Amino acid sequence: MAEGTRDGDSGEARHAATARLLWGPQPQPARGPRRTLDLARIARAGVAVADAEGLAAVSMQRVASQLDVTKMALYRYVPGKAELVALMVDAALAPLPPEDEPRPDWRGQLAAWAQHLLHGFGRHPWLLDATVGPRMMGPVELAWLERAVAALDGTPLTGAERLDAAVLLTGHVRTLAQQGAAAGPGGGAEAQLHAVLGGVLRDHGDRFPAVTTAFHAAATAPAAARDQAWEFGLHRILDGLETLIAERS
Amino acid sequence: MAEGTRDGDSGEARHAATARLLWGPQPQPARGPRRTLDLARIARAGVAVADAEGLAAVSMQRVASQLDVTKMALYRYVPGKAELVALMVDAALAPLPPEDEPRPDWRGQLAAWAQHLLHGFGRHPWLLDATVGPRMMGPVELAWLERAVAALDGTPLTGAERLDAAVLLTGHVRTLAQQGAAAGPGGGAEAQLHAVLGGVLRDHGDRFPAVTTAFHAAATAPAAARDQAWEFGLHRILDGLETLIAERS
DNA sequence: GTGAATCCGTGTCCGGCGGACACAGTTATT
DNA sequence: AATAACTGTGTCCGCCGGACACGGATTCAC
Repeated sequence: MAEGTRDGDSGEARHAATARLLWGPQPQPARGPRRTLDLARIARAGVAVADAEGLAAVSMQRVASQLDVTKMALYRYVPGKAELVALMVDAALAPLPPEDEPRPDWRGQLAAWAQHLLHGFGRHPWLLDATVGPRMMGPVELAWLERAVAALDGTPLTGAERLDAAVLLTGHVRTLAQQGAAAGPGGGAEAQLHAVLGGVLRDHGDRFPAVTTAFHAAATAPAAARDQAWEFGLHRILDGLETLIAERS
Repeated sequence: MAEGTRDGDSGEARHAATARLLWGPQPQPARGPRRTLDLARIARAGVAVADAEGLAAVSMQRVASQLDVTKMALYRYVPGKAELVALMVDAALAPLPPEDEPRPDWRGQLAAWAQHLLHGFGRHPWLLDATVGPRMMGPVELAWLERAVAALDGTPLTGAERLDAAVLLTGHVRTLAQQGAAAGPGGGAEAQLHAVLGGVLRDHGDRFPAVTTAFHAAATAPAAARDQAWEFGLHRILDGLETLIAERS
């Protein structure tokens, strides 16, 4: 990779350091010059760059210049780029949607939760790239998870199952966010793909009869297809949960 | 990014070029020296590097040296790194699992399909990073999709719904593959995260009561928890599909 | 009040990255 | 034999993440 990535302290130490950064409190220096930056400002600057030009445009240099500062100054606050991205993720996931009064309607709550999360990914498409692999969760991300798990509080599901349900929903949100990523500014990168894939199927469709049939039978606008996929998956998951809950009662 | 990434021909042209590369046929030069490489060898070399040291270690230089060749030689075969990765993805997804005789048991077929796909992601954890965002699918990837869609052939689902179901399952596979990524060689990067997250919850658990309860109630080994999450999500999705299919009959 | 300890942001340097381009050597056509 | 096409190579560029030494600012102990 481009990363002259420091390779010492791999694994647990790294995660612990990230946790300290995300969960604070930050140690306040007693002596020395005033600090010109703080983690929140740095995170916001990174988010601004990523929102405007994608995660690929986020470099130490770029974020530093956004803050009128040398890139090495950032290293006084953040151990490395990975941690910067972790900060950006938690910053971009805020704020949480307004909290409804806790109702026993777990299904409606989860549906709304997933919808809000999907919008969040839509506002910050780079979140997809920034959240691959096992990561340390920040306070905001954990608060999102808390909402989903809490929505299942009155059900006969076990603790592990509630977590699993939240993970399952998150996966669907990610999948759909991915399918619609860059559909906004890119002027329909998705439609382009659709067109190119259509061409491929025209040439090699005989090897993929089921896909070809399904693809052409559903030759609606890509955006509408995306909405349908979202609703379809969401309802399938919620139906599956309902089946289990009904079994337990 | 590190990529001095060429920024011309964005979007459709790029996708079309990738499609030509993935779907062939490759134009055979009439004159000139014999070619020492071919796309399959290049893809294999890339996969070998990624398997051994992760996608981050895959650079033109690294892949070229693996083939005893200068990096610029690769550019005679591949327009850029993105296309190289696309080739690697399709190469790593092969071979498909052996084809059973088509049975009407869509549920069992889909479960087996998802399981095979999960194993595929387990063998090549870097596939997760390599398959974010809207991409061009290669022949092998499309063949995987074909299998899933074909499994639903006898059902009352529409074409669009069959595609949506496959997408839904793929999302769950990705989520779980992600949770278990690097759990092998890293000696349990996942267990480390589990431990660190436990520490965080010990300090800030009062702000996340539902998660804390669920987390500690399910204080089993991370690996077992992962298996449970897999089965849970898979069965929820299949139950959801079954509900819909039953409604239609 | 003053010296020392501490921490700030900067400048410079490194190896590695993706990619452009000119070049000499090899090959099939004419 | 001349030519046109194509090969892999070497060199160059700007950018990346990161290490490290430095001078100036700030605050503490005395």
